[in-house]
Amino acid sequence: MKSQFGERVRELREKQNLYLRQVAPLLEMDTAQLSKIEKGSRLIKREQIQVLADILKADSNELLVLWLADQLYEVVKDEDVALKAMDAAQETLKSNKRNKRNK
Amino acid sequence: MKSQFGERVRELREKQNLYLRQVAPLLEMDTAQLSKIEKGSRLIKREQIQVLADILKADSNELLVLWLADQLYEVVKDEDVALKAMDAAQETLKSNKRNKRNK
DNA sequence: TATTGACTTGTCAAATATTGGCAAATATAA
DNA sequence: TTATATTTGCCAATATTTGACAAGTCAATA
Repeated sequence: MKSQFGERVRELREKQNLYLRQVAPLLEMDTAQLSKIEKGSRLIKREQIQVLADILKADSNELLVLWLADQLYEVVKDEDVALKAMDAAQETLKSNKRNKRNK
Repeated sequence: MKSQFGERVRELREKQNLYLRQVAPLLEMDTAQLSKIEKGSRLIKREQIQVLADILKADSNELLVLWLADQLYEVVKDEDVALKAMDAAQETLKSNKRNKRNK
């Protein structure tokens, strides 16, 4: 339920002195939805991250990383083997990257 | 679509000389479903992993790790920042574990 | 203490996604 | 061809997520 993405967005929004009511319409949602996003009970859409980053004058890659990390965490959070699973996935990513690099 | 879990299951099933038709009913599914699971186009349910491990005389934790890793991979596979996101999630996991250990 | 503004929460129907089951297609061997 | 194993496509049933709205809390202040 708690989300690093949401916490960071709130931080950035407050730094810009913006209200939910001001930001939400720019994302074509109501304040209730944006509030839930900041609280971590809803996911923002991937394409909206860039829009939000622009509004908050923030780095969209930073937000994207947090948004993805929240979802990764969600998959394994209750698992004893969470770290092992992460290692395995990381291995796969790395080896796929190697293959991609060599076309 | 390709899945480490599925590939490993197939490997184990063949090592035990079992047909889909023999294994599927033990998991209360039809062969088509199990085939899809091995091919990575469907997810097995978490509780079924233990059952499957018993049938295949395999380590259920090994299978669980692969099953989770597939899902983690799915989240970030098309992302440039995949590895960064994994690192961030890993950090969260580790720090939560620290907090849990100290209650 | 009444009002206002910002945010939060609950609910629920609509939109999406996932699953289960069947039938037909494919593959391989005899 | 026939038989057996596996794969694929489809679709209805089920489950999950989303969007929208109303009502709620909370804090500041008139």
